[in-house]
Amino acid sequence: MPTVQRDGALLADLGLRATPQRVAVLEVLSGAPDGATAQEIHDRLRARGERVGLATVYRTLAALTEGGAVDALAHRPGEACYRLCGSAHHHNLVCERCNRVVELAECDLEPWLARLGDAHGFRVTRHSVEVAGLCADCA
Amino acid sequence: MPTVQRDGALLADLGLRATPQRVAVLEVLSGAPDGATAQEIHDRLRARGERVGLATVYRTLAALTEGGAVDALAHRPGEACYRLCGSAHHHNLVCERCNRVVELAECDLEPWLARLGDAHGFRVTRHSVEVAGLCADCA
DNA sequence: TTTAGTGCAAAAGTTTTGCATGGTC
DNA sequence: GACCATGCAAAACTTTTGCACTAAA
Repeated sequence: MPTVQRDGALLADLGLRATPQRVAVLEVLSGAPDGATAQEIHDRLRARGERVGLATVYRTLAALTEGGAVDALAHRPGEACYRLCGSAHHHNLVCERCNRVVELAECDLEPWLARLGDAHGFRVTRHSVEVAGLCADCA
Repeated sequence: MPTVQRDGALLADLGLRATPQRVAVLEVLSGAPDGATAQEIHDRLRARGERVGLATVYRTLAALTEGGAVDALAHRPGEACYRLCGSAHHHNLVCERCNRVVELAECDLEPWLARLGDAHGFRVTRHSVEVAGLCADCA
């Protein structure tokens, strides 16, 4: 299924109209597995030549978050980071010196998370992991 | 040990001067185990009759976060939530609904990190983990 | 006495909202 | 055709910063 059609179906499921602006936001999110701020999304849309208002980006993200299709994380104060929920879950290994990124194919922390949740009576729904260090070349 | 003295020692450990304002911020944080926003801390200080500027609250929180005495979580976009924590390395489990925070006593991911580093030729120096879900009461 | 810390107010960001217009169902 | 969604600009907030002044060490 083409991405435009898939995005349209996702929006319809949430009871939202499939406007070009919303599809465009979803496409940018698809290309940002580690999430992006509203400003970043807006910048990338403009870079693509799409004319989407910043307010529309915020409203779209709010609607998608409400509908559960997007997670709103927040790394730094005063700046939220939005991430598509359905995108394949994985973690990154980042080199502190050269910024090289190794994408880990899969996340094998599930057993650890399950134990954690059980121990504290939580139903774990999300997690994020950032690992940084020095790569072989920089060490 | 009286709280004022304990707070003073904590500040000294971080290389910070023990001003009345900083001690007051620490006392409010002590009374907010699930964290409080900078604005909330400021409001509670004024309610107590303390005259502390909002900028000082932000600067104090930044210094404490830098020193590892405080965690900066972020529940809602555009609003950071600060919470006192032990200085030892640890992770938090946060409830998505009621914002309750469970501090995990220790980090037992070291073996996992060691394996990860070896597999990709990295010397791992830092990591951060955020786990969110629904607590027993909210599930 | 030295230097870090404070208060105030202004500035810089991010996020939200009002309202007329345009597009989707 | 009804009504949701958009764009723009202004407003509301949170957070940061500059500067003169105060107080801790």
